[in-house]
Amino acid sequence: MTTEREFLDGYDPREFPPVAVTVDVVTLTVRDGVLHVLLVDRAQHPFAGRRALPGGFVRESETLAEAAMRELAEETGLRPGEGQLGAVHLEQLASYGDPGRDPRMRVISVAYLAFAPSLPDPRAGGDAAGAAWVPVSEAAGLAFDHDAILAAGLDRARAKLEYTPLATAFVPAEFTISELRAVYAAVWGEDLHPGNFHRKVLSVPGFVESTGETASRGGERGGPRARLYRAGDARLLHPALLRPAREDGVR
Amino acid sequence: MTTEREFLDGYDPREFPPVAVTVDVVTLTVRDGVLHVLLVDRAQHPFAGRRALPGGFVRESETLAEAAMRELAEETGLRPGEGQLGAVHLEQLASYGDPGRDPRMRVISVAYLAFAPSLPDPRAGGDAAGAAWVPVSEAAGLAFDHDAILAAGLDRARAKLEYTPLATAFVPAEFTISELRAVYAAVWGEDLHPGNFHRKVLSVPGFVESTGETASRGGERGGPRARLYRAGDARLLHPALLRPAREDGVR
DNA sequence: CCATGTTGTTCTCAGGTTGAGTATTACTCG
DNA sequence: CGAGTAATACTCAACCTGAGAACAACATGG
Repeated sequence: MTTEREFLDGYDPREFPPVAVTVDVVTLTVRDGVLHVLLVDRAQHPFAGRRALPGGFVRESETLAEAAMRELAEETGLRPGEGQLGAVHLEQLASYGDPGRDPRMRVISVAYLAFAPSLPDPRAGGDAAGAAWVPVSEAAGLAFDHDAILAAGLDRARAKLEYTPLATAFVPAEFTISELRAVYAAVWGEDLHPGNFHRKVLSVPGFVESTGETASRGGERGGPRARLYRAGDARLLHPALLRPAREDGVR
Repeated sequence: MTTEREFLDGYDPREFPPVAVTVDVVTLTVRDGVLHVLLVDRAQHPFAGRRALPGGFVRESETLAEAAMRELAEETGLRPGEGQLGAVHLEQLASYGDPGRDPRMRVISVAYLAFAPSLPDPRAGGDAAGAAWVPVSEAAGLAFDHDAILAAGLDRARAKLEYTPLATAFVPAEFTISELRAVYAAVWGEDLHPGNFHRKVLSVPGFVESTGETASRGGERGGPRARLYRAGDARLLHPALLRPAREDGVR
């Protein structure tokens, strides 16, 4: 904010230092059991040829979230929404503003985090020639400080799976328990005990609710047809689905 | 961020729209068992006479975190650090940039959250004439969108007490288990079972470590002298200290 | 200095949750 | 049709939790 006091006898004689505000979007999805992030190829000079998170300037009339949604839609053709098929969950991640993070000028970037169900390749669609889904394990050496932003997004995603029903944003509107389990496995990078996962998911009130139906066929390699569920109305998971503990304490 | 593509054939003809970037700091402390936030009085026109979070412009050569630390130091005389007496924990909270949130111009504010041990009144110190610790229950009707920022800070603080040793940032370097419990009670707004809290804190590896010593006297209203502890080296609490469940599910 | 009430610390115990393993059955593919 | 796989349901021991009680060490006010 800006107190009037600061505004008048401000420390900086200039009215305001030249700053640009941008948004960058970490968009995650699970394809074929592997966590992917949406990246674009940079053509021009700072970091030319490197990959980067999609992003751009915040326009004068839009909110930060609107700018993030616009950037996301431009790259993927998605329409972020809140409940329909193809809906995308979008939330603010953090802001990055170290002097020198962009060699051209002072740029403050507000990073957003988006979760999408499995989607077609963005190349197929609009003007986003250089956009592609990249497995997070191969997404290193990004432009600017985007490696750090991506890492923060992954941390946040992994943590939010524990205590929110966010995993349902990665699957279609109707899904099976094992599809949900595959999301957890992909994001956390470790397999989960099928029986315990099943018990846990069904015991958390409001996490999933049964459609009376059953999948039209069994798994690819066999097994019975699984029951179908849709996302419930819970916003917080109680009790939480805690991931197996790593090296505790100092970390 | 800012792709060169955007930079060149950008949507906005001007080089960059006029934007100011500020930091606002939500500084929390526990005094006499009550959670307080540091606020300043606004003298000049937008929201004159209202209270607001301390904040100000980000200077050209400093990082966002440095700007937040500077604002905090200016208002309190504190020196944020990481382990000494009077150390203050500082972390980024979120950014706020709706058009119109400041009536004068487009202002993007990066909010920070700080946790301090009980401190003397800021009035005593430097040039911060209008700064004061205010119980959070009385901190409503703040300037700009600071009510929302404060609410976000409180949410974050309450959540982080569960799975991080953050409570130790609210107490002196050496403290008793019940002083720690008083912090949880103040931040969460509910009393905790002393016996269970004791057991839990001591069972989490790295949360606290014993100094061999004992408090110099018992409680104000009686009771034995408690043992003294200092913060351990854990950064994450495993298992977490979960607060009693509220209204589950829909929330 | 004594009676009273308060508090730090340790136990106990019943109930719930967890991880790991097993059983059963319904599917797939070749 | 046979072999392998996966969805779902159980079992069981280990652990954690909330609630309560026990007890000793203290402060305070007469």
